[in-house]
Amino acid sequence: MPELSLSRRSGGGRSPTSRDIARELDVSQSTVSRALNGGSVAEATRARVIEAAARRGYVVNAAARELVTKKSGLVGVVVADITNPFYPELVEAIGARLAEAGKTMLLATIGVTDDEVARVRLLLEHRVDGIIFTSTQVDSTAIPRLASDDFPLVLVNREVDGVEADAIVGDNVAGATAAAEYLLGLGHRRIALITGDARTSTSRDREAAFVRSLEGAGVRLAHRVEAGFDQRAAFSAALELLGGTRPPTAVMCVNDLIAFGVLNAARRLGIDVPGGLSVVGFDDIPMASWDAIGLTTVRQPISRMAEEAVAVLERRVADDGSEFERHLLPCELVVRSTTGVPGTTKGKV
Amino acid sequence: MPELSLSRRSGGGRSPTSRDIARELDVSQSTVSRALNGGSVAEATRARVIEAAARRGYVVNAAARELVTKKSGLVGVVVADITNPFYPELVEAIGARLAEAGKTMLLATIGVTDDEVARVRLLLEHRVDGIIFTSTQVDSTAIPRLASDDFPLVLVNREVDGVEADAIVGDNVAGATAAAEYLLGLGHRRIALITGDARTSTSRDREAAFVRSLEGAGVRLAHRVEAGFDQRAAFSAALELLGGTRPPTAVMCVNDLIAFGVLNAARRLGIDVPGGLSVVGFDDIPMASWDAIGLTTVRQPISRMAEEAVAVLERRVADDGSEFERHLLPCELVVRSTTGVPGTTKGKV
DNA sequence: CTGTTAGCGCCTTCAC
DNA sequence: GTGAAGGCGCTAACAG
Repeated sequence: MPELSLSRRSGGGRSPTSRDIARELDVSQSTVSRALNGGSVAEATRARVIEAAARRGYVVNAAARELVTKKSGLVGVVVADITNPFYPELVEAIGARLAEAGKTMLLATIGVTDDEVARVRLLLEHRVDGIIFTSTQVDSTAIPRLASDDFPLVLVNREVDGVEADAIVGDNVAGATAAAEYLLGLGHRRIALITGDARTSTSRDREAAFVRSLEGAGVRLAHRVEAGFDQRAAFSAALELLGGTRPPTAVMCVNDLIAFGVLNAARRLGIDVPGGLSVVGFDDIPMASWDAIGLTTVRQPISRMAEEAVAVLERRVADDGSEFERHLLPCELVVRSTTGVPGTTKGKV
Repeated sequence: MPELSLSRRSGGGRSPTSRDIARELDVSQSTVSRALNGGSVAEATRARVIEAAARRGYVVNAAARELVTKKSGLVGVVVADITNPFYPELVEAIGARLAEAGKTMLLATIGVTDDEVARVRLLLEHRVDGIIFTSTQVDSTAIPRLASDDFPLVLVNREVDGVEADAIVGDNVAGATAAAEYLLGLGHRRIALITGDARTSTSRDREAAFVRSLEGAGVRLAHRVEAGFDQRAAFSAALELLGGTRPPTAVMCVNDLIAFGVLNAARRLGIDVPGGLSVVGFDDIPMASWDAIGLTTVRQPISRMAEEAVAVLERRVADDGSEFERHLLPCELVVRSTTGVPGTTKGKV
């Protein structure tokens, strides 16, 4: 049964329409439509329609359907930093949930050099039922406009300045606090923080909570470096930091990719981890748990994020007026082998 | 200028149509259409239309346009293994090229448990102009059907059994051969190969070429392990392989993720790399070049792949009848620090 | 240059 | 249970 077939020449032409199959069966086009969509039709008729549709490779035209129903079944998903393995995971999970909900994901990757507004506009042209934004900067220009128009959107793992919208976020505060307390408990006092892009709510929130937590214990941050969100930038920043005078005994990183950069720098400098340096990340991307890495990090509940994002969006699409939901998902500190008591050089090298 | 605005209640209702703005300006709807699409219109009129459209937040309805033009501007991109960092890179690159070409990417991630046919069908419902398949298995069921219907599709980094279609592939044969010769030249004679999923053309081709190359030098493969495509499976497979009797002095891996698994296993087992074991990967994903890893691997030209995939697809969409194109892109061996002369234990530990 | 006229493929009343 | 008719928003001739 060729359920797939958008022949261009086979079968003599364009892909068949519901009218085509109606003609063949000598029924009306609306009967075909009903038969295929679960309307009330005699079972015998329905069977014939379904058979013919399958045989001819009929596939409904989403555009035509949308024109009348005003629902595209499309959901826009916006990702900025797809280079960070956290996002593919998240996108994958969102796509899966969306598919379960019978929706299709229209993905827009918006790099730093891309025109955010233009990309979002494309999504809008396709009349996406809503948009899920991940990894967006706090100063996004498209989001506030959309929000002020009551367009259904949900922010995942991000918040945007001055925007009221549904949001699904990991508990960055609790996560960063746990990391700080853990480091403090280990005895670290000379602690550095490497942040990512400051225009990002995750980086900001994690930093604030971390710093606050240290200060609560009377410890001041020894160093603060802003390194962007990728491994490369973090690597060179860490090289400088760790090679300087009075280097820290522990480094907190605002995400795992940055932590890897620090680990690489330590390796290059011959610094033993965790004997000479403890490193903590954030996200718990797959690599973090690899044997040769074993990064201590704060785990974000990716699949729950995806699940809730889709659920909330569906609710928002269905009901315009309800209160905005803000879901704070628990993050958990996962202790592995990049952290230890300062000054020990048992090391694992 | 609110170029973005699909208000649901602001402005009192649904998003404006071209007819709405025509009424406001007291011109015909077709004039609006022409003004916005570069048709021949008096400059003064065009200016007024553009102003009004921007002010009202008009966004064309892609579905309506598609219905008449029969072009959706959508291109389907299918990815199976988005967990392998190679694919996000590729997808990102493809998305960027597509955007340049004025097209939008409709991404379908098809996991092992997903119904491939159903997912592709969704793409078809949205009348994608064509589909770019990456990381598909040789026994795909959807692809042959599509191909036999002359549906525009291009295979990237994969080929499918018995299917005639445009394809963009790295030169797996040359790459694997270069790796084999390099290892042989270093003096390795007890060499293992870890493959991924056998149903995948890349794995198959790389294996065949590697083995042939060894045999050309009178060397038989010491071990052959099939481990699936992810780090985890490779890790346990490598643990067994390296812990066994007469372990190899070198391991060729069919992709980088597998190589990382081997590296992790070696680390766990206390085997020095490259002193006690040489490891070679394939793909050259970003992590491979990280300082602490320094994986010797065969580089695939990701951005060229993306570029050509989009170019070929465009050609195919425009012209049905032309010969299928098959582009073989050069792959280059990148020597880093996981390979060396066997038996040395200078190591880098 | 600009307005009028046809649909594109489908869903949805409304009659029968 | 089924058919006829209308129209979603837009582009593309075709006249003026």
